[in-house]
Amino acid sequence: MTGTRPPAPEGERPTATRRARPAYDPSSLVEVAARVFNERGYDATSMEDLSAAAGITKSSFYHHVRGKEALLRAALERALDGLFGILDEPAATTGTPLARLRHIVRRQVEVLVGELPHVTLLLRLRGNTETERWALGRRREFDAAIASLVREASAAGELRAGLDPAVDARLLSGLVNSLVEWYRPGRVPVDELVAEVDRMAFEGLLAQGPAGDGRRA
Amino acid sequence: MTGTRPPAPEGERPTATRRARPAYDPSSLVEVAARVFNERGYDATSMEDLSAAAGITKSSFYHHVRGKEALLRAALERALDGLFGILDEPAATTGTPLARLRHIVRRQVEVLVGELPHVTLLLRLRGNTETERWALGRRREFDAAIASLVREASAAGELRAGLDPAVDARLLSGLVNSLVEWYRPGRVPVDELVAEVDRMAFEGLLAQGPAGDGRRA
DNA sequence: ACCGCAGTCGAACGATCGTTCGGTCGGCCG
DNA sequence: CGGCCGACCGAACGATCGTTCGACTGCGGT
Repeated sequence: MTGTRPPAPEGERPTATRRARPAYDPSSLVEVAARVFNERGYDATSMEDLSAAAGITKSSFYHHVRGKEALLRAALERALDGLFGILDEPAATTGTPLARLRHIVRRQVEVLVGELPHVTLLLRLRGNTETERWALGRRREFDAAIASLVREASAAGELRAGLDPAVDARLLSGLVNSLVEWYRPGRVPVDELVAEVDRMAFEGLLAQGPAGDGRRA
Repeated sequence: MTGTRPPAPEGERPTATRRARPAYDPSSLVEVAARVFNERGYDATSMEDLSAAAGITKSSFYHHVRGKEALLRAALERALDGLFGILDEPAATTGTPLARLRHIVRRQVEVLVGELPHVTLLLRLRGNTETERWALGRRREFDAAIASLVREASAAGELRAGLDPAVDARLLSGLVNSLVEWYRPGRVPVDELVAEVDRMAFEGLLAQGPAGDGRRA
């Protein structure tokens, strides 16, 4: 990476002595790391970047953290715990397939927003290390659960007939997951976002019911 | 990157002598590079990886290309040319806002599929170098054009009323762009894919018209 | 007053990165 | 046939990477 860095958004280290024992608990460092990982990309982020964002030197940073990959793993675990937690909720296991699917989608939006940095990290993995491949596998499990629910709802006639439920499931997951690429807390309230995603996914953008210029390619 | 690499999908170099002048034209090397960039991620990809995928040594590779960033730039230009080409098509500049928007979305799917590796690269940029930031700026222009069209269509009453057109535009772009995360040529025909994305975006997944359990958060 | 220890740091480790250089090989043109 | 030149390669460059090490500091407990 020869090019210059984007304007560094972090890194101010209080003037001289850092006597205050700021108690760097592991979870807060994971949060800092996840944020910087997302700004620069995991591979482009150096331990120097991370320690500077935490306000200490690289060697001090290692006193609190096992290493770069351990930070990644911790962040990914937090994301996956949030996502799989949804599948255990009562509303995700009872009712019609469509009702369950719709609940999961809405909750998935909430978890995405609540754990934004960690989920973002999860959705950008490439699988270069064993840790990344493990997380990718878990993520595939989650997507498979949704795909299975879409298939059920489609078989039950609860979804518009016609095309491939597997493709629909991919598009649905893609729609929800794309949030991490632009959503930032504050601008749009979470419940509004949930309503928008739900409407877009299940009712579409069009004004009238079935009309449009409904042509086929 | 201390971890092991994912199973290397390329790199066989014909046994000994490579006397055949395989004519490594620049554009084919860009294609190879884009593919490997997407597999490993740009930063995690070494010039050794690239040259091995091309079937020559690292130093030979430099005889054909200017450097890593030049390869990235070439691939991104190809992606951006394809996308911006859509905006110049007649059907993208005449007709109602909704008709124009719908045409652009369908064509965008086709370009995404036709230039899959290059567009994928574009959609994963982090902005660490000047080249990346330039491409990100161009991409923002494209998204802004779509957002503006969504706003027009919404103001003309062609879209379901209620919520934020800016959010709708983000969701629409996110839905289309998410294709690069799973679509691979062969499985699903392109025209089917176009129809699916169009239907999902504008009509939604639901079976009946406005019904569902249409609750709000 | 003393000690232990968590916290911090500068310096350095080997590895790998993108890139460059000097030189060899062999087909092609004159 | 002689020489040129594009294709190719091994070796090495300085820079930066993740990580380790030894030493210093100052607070809390005894």
